[in-house]
Amino acid sequence: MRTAQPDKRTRLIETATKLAYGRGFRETSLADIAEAARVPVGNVYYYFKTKEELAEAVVERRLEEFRAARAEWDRLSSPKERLLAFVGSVQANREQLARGGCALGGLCTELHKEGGALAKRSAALFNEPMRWLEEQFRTVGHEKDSRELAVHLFCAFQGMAAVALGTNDREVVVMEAKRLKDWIGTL
Amino acid sequence: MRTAQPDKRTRLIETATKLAYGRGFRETSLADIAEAARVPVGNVYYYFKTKEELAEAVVERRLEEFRAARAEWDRLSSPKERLLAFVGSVQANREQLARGGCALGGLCTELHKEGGALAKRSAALFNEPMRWLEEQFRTVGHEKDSRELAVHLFCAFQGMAAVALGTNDREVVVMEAKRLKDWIGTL
DNA sequence: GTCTATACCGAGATAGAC
DNA sequence: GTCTATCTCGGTATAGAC
Repeated sequence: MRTAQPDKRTRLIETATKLAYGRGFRETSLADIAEAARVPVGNVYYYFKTKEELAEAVVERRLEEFRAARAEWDRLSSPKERLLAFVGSVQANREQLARGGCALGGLCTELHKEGGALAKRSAALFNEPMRWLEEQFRTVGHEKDSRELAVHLFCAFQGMAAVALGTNDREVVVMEAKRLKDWIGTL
Repeated sequence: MRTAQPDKRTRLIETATKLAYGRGFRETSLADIAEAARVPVGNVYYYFKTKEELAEAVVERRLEEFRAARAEWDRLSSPKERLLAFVGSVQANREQLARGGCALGGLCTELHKEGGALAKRSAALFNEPMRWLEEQFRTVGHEKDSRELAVHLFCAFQGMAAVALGTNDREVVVMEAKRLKDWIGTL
């Protein structure tokens, strides 16, 4: 049976993902999440045994979001275009990046500290995008140093998001994105 | 009167700085800090009205640490040497960076979320180093684009620290530091 | 399956004796 | 100035009615 809204479990994950962005998952209480998702607090535990289990679901959701974006980029014909599309989406989201940081980066950095299975799982938030970038560099003709180039691009991306957030300056994203586009053009 | 140990206020700041590194300031309780500093919990409030006030002191301490390092680098004769010394110290601290991230970056990113005066103050953790880098690039002969170059170097630094931490891979620091040194050499 | 009431704990902060 | 005892609040998690 299908109602107008997603089911409660999905609503909880979506709401948690949204609220955790910017203020952090740890600082977001289950009460806040439950209220915003219009689910009684106690009921959360019917869908998730612990708050940590909800965090895992949030990580998976962010990974799905990335994969959806990646699928779009993969439709482009050349690897160089795909790399430029990646940087272009960063540039397009500069307002959001400067205000709340990178959705992947913030989550990965925060959950890493929790340790255990969650830390390992959240590493995928960085590793999956980097592996995809590496593939593009390999295809564009940099078989030897594809790893280095992918790491470089991804570090630059994470760095600009962190610095733009910390200094409240979206110009940082503009400057760095421009530089990265030029750099990709020279490959 | 001077005892063998620093006074209690200093001990609290030092201990808070150390404990907050890696696990975060918010996640570090006053009880933990007081115990490690061998100061009774309730006594903390004689030195700091609130936990936030202690956070401000931690920020100032990190700034002092940076300024001390900067003073050393400033003794070098050329701006290029100073830039290389900066990157060199990153490389030298790669183990620590991969394990706990950048001390400035982690603090700035975390405290930014708190908002208010603390967010503004913690922005200095990024802005002060960037201004110093900018000065070096200007002196080395890049008057026009010193800002862009400084932002680029600092973003790369913050990014490599974040990625090395999230993926638990100190090789990221090695790769990026090498690349940055080569880049500075070409200036 | 769904929701209410509540247990329980650890946090920041305060009162007041010494 | 220093420390102990304690208050209060908000958080996660559980019990159990419906």
